[in-house]
Parts: sequence; C-alpha cells; structure tokens
Amino acid sequence: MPNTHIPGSQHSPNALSLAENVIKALSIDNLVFGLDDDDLKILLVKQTDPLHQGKWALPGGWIRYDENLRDAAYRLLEELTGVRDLYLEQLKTFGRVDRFPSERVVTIAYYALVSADKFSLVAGQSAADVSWQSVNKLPELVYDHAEIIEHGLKVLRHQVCHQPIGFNLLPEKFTLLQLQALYEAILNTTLDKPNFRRKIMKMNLLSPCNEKQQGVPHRAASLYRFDAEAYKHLSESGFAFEI
Amino acid sequence: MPNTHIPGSQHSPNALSLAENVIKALSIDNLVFGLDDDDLKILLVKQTDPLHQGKWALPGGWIRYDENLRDAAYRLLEELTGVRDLYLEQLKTFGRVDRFPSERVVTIAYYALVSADKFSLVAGQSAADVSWQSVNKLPELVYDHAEIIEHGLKVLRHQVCHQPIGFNLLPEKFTLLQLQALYEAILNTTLDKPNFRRKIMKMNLLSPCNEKQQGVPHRAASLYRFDAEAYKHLSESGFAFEI
DNA sequence: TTATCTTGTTGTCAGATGGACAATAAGCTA
DNA sequence: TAGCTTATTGTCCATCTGACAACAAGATAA
Repeated sequence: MPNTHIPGSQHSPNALSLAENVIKALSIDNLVFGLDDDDLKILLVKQTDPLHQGKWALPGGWIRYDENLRDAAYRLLEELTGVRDLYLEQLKTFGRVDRFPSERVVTIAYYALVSADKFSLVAGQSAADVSWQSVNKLPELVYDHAEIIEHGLKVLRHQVCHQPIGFNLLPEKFTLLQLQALYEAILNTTLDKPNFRRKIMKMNLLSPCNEKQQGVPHRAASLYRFDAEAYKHLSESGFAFEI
Repeated sequence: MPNTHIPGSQHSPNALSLAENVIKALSIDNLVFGLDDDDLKILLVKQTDPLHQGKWALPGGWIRYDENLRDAAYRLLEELTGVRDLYLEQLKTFGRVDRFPSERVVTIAYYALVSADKFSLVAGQSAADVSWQSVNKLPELVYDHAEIIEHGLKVLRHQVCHQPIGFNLLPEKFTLLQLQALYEAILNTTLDKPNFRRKIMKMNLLSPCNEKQQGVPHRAASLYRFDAEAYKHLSESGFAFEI
C-alpha cells in the first residue's frame, strides 16, 4: 500500500517532530473529483486511528523540503492512486490556528479532475479505505475538511462555467449529451438539449471523431474530442469560454 | 516606522532561525491595489540591503504561530500603512523550491483593494521607501514577485468582471463615469458610455445618493453608492454579476 | 415487416441582450 | 448668450437565449 501520509491519521499528534526532510507545519490536501455516470464524486480516505474512527479525510501528506508545491500534490496523488496526468490546480491555503490538533499545520489544497477513463482505476489501485463518495452525500469529515470541500465545490462550479476544464472529467471521446450531463451534475441543474448543443458547437472547441457511439439501444450519437489547440488560438484572440 | 518585516530584506539570510514565534518557512505577501485617477497602481517597498539595491518588493512578513493567515495579512497591512478595513482576499500560495535564497520559504499571497478615499493615506503614512507604482510600468522586483504580481493582475481582471469588487477601489460615493473609468483602467480597454450605464443600472446594485458631483466645470453627474444588501439578496436568488 | 420507442439532430420564433451611435439636457465659462 | 464639456436618454439592428416543435436514425418488439 502506498504511503498516504495523512497528517494526523497515520501519525501520532507529535508526528511533526518525527517527520524528516519535510517543511514543518505545511501539508498538502487533494480534492480529487470524478464523474460516476451522472454523479460528481470526490476521493476520500477512511481514518483508522481510534480518535477519528469512522470519519473520512481528504488524501494528503507532507511537502518535502526540496519539492515544489505542485510536484508534492502530484506525487501524493500518484502514490495514492497510481494514476498520473490529471488536471491539477491549486485551490486555496487553509491555516486556521486551531484547524489541526496540538500542532499548527497550514495546508495547501489542490483540486484534481479524473477522466472517466481512469475513474475506476483510481480507487481500485489503492487500499480498501480509499473510495469515491458523492459530493451530495458526504460522510463525516475530520478537521476542517468539510469546509475545504465546500470551498472546492464552489470554485469547481465557477471554473467549469468559465474555463473549458469539464472535458477533463470525460473520456477522451464523448457525446454532446455526456457533456451536457456533466454540466447538469456539477451545477445541479437541467439544461435544454438543443440549446446546449448549439452553444457548445458555436464555440468551435470540439473536433468530430467521425465515429459514433457503440452498443446503445437507440440512435448512436456522434463522438467529439476537445480541441486544446483551437482553444489556445481562440483564447489568444480574446475568446472567453462561458456556459 | 512600522516593522515591515520583509523576508530577506530587513533580515540576513539566516533570519529564519532568529525569528521568534512565527511559522518557519511560511510568509505572507500582500498585493495592494489602488486607483490613482485612471491608473491602476500597486504598493511596493524599496529594498535597502546591498544585495537588492534598487529593486522593489511586495510588502510582506512572517505569520505568527498563533495567528490566522488572513489576520496576519491584515496585521501586516495595517502595520505598513496604518489603514484598516480593506477588501482582502487570498490570492495563491507560491513555493517554488528556489524562489527564495538559501532557505525554503513558501509565501501566501493576498490581494487588497484600497478605496480612493484612503489612497493617498496609504503610502504617506509610512516610510519613504513605500510607494504606489503603476502596474503598467513596474520596476525590477526581487525573487518571484514579478510572477506573483502577474498572477494577481490576471485574477483581479477576472474577479472584477465576475464579482462586484471594483467598488472597493472607488470612494464611497461615485459617478457612473468613475465606475466606467475603473473598468477601463483595470481591463485596459474602452467602453461605450450609454451601454455601460444601462448594463450597470439594470443590475439594481447601486442606490442613488440624491446628490450631484461638486466643483466640476460641466454638468454634474449623479452620485451612487454600492448597495451590498441588494447584492446579497440578488445573489441568493441566483443573480450572477457580469461585466 | 411494421409499429413503437428512445435518443439524436435540426428548425422556428418571440423576447432579451449588446453594441453602435444619434439626440437631447444641464451646467460652466468666456 | 454662445460655445464647450459631460450627463443622460433614445433608437436601431444583429445576435443571443430559452422554450419547444419537428424530423431522423437506429434498435426492439409485436
């Protein structure tokens, strides 16, 4: 099992003074989002120590002294899930004086988006105490992790409307309805199919795969992929993504 | 003179081990924005030590062990400028391994908006080596401060279009043209006066002061103030601010 | 073979919005 | 009182948005 290094879970309260080669008082917590059908989920770790029996936590760990912040978040993700190449962005730094017991620990939260291709890999790869949980039905969480997730959801809901990042949650090739379902799941709303389709297509961000869905019991939809090059060009000439 | 506590400026390279009662390796840097007529400015501190002769830095300092992050940013701002009640938000945490010489220092950047009422107070209150600099003509900066400011500007330009925060840069009572000039200065663009006016007024976020500008050599414009209550109500019912 | 079901895709239309710009109003200065 | 500057209102048209109808394409079942 990879060393998940959750502050306060795998360590006793005075673990800080034992940890070697890390920046003391500074940790990483990762918000890993994935889409399970039409349900937005987040990756959580079950706590095993008696103090937090039954509670869950964000996966995280310590930042090494000679390691960039982003690299640390990335390393911790890979150690936990075995998955690389995720969309990863810094969320916010949380440092309330009493957020962590007995020691002052400031944590830098990152959020990651896992593509549908890798969704089932992520939790399977690692220990049984790591699992996807619906963001609409979160279990009890340790420390300020509920607050961090709440903020993360707020930012995700905003970002997804203003940056083309939602594609990172889909498989490489997807249908327009899958894309629509993604927005409906994240924003917790419903959208008009024809209008959504037009809006997306007008942006010229999708390139057709010239393929159709397979094995569906109805007319198969066309598959598209996100065209990162096109987005780069468009945004350089003042285009603003907007849902 | 207030103790500005710039990491690496007022301290020798091994200052970290001398500093008492702070979280080691963790600092705050503040991006303080203000509007000088139609020019967006940022508050910088001139470096005095021989190593950084002539360079400038963001005002910052150390976080105390028993102090919340936001409180630290606030305290440092007040110590430097004597001004309170600024709009203050966390920007991002910067921690590249080699961003700071000889010691690993991670810094949490905050950005503040200073109202036009207080603009001239801010730099005047403190030492001569603190001054407003146009964001379009920045001097040479120490460490990664140029990168931090660049990111801050990007975030400010985005936020100002999606949240009603621009008002924090104006005096309490302002004209519609002042508001327009603010957006033009920050976004570095020009806007159509009648259309801008309509767009703003339709939002119902401004309440009229029933007063007019004084001492202008032309027809005086009506004064308005931002109605925070109205915004609260509107945003609760799904309203999204958008310029 | 044909009806029927489900989803994909295109069309239509009224109302809202946004950008360009004309027109008028109000106050100061010469 | 004319002329200047800015404030404020009005108009027009292209585009966008949301609601919903209509048609197309497969798959399944009678």
